[in-house]
Amino acid sequence: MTKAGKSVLIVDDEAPIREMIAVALEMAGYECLEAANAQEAHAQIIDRKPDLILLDWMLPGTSGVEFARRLKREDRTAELPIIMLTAKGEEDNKVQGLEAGADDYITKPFSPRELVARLKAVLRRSTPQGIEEPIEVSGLLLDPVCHRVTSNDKPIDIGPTEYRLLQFFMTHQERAYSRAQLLDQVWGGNVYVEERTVDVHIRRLRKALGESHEHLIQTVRGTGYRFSTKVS
Amino acid sequence: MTKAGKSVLIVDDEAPIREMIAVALEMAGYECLEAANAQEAHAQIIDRKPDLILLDWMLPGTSGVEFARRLKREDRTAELPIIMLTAKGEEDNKVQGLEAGADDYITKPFSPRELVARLKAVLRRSTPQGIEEPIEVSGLLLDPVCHRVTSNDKPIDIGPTEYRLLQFFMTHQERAYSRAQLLDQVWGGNVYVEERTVDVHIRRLRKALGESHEHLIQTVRGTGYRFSTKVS
DNA sequence: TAAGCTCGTCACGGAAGTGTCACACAAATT
DNA sequence: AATTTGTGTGACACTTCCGTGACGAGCTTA
Repeated sequence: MTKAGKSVLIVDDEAPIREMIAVALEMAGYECLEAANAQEAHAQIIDRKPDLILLDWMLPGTSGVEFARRLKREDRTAELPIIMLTAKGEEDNKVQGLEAGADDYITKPFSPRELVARLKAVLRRSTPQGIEEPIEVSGLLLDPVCHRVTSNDKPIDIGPTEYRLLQFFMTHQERAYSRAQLLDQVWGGNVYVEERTVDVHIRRLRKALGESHEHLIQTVRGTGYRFSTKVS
Repeated sequence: MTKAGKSVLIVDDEAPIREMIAVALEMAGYECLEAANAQEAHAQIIDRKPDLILLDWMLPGTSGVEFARRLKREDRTAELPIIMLTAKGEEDNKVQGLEAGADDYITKPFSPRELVARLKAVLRRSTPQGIEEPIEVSGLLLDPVCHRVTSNDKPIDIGPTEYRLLQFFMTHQERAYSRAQLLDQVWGGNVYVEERTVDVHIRRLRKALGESHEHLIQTVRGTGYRFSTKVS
């Protein structure tokens, strides 16, 4: 399925601190990635898809807060949990940090034990089967646990790609996506396929859904597709 | 909105390779600039302000990595996305490249398709579309995220051009625009179409909006059109 | 190895969208 | 009132975009 240990991206401009944290986390069974600034961090996020980010308040260039805000605004990274690190226990920072979208907040110095504890808590909170809940839209049901789709209790047989496509749509309803965005989100960012391939899978998905539900997937001419219960 | 094609700076010391890449990118609709070394590249960046840089790993004089690092450190160019090119798929390079601030990484040889795909992905990522809030004017709602227009909650069906036109008007209310200005802003600067074409699209848009909202688009005789809630 | 699936690509045809024209109509100018 | 100028409107050819069936490559299963 996926890898066993969760991976954590440590973003801090001071290498020794990164190292220290990395050692502590690795002992606790986490895989560690490191980045010294916002650019590196972004590259790592895209490339390695960590499960959580430890983000230092102070960063050269783009500040930690600003970076957090940016991540939360980006659709693909909005779900990524962030823990902020700050040197002094200034309450102002805490508020700003949380407002920027951080999920938790630790002041340096902190014990490894505290760090791991918070980390676990945040992961438990944000990883859980938020995506594992069945989704139902007007008789169309997608159950991630059983990995099964039913239309009015009648089982729908679709391939893995169509399944992921449908799952993405059902968790991101009403919003229009370009073919490129769908390739990014459903196929995964670093594969190359023709954009028109999306059309074909849309077609297969529609066909599988049948007349009762195919209208849920709407074409947005000149743009892409949209999953919506509202008529166009 | 802005210019249609993005411009890409190709930095490689071998002219044939630059040429090959340039051809591939131009076919995909990108404007290409070229540079054989770090000095030339820097001059081009200042002068032409490309939207993305394709940077060869090996360069005479200042190496690609070093150059990338320098760019990221410079304030004015820090946001410029960089894709690294390298001859061999050495993982070491990859890490170094990403740490130096590259946004993506391609190993030669690569297919033009792959190149274009990655390029698109990086551009999409690094051009965080401005926060797209829905705009509402007296019952007329345009939602950029859903790519949808509703008049008193009733969906309005319009083509891409009318959509862009309406979006422009709603973000630039109360001001009169000439046909030439509208062609510039909505059609994009470097296309030639008859000015009277604007009239036709205005007409189509008014028709689609229906009696309830068509009066929002007002004719300014001798000048052009205006989107306004105030009656004339 | 063959059979069965899924996937990505292509080519064709049809549908929707686009730009231009001609003419009708309205407003300003004489 | 007649003329000139500017805009509304319907129709048409043309282009672009999307739906669709078919096909071969790769992978898994038997």
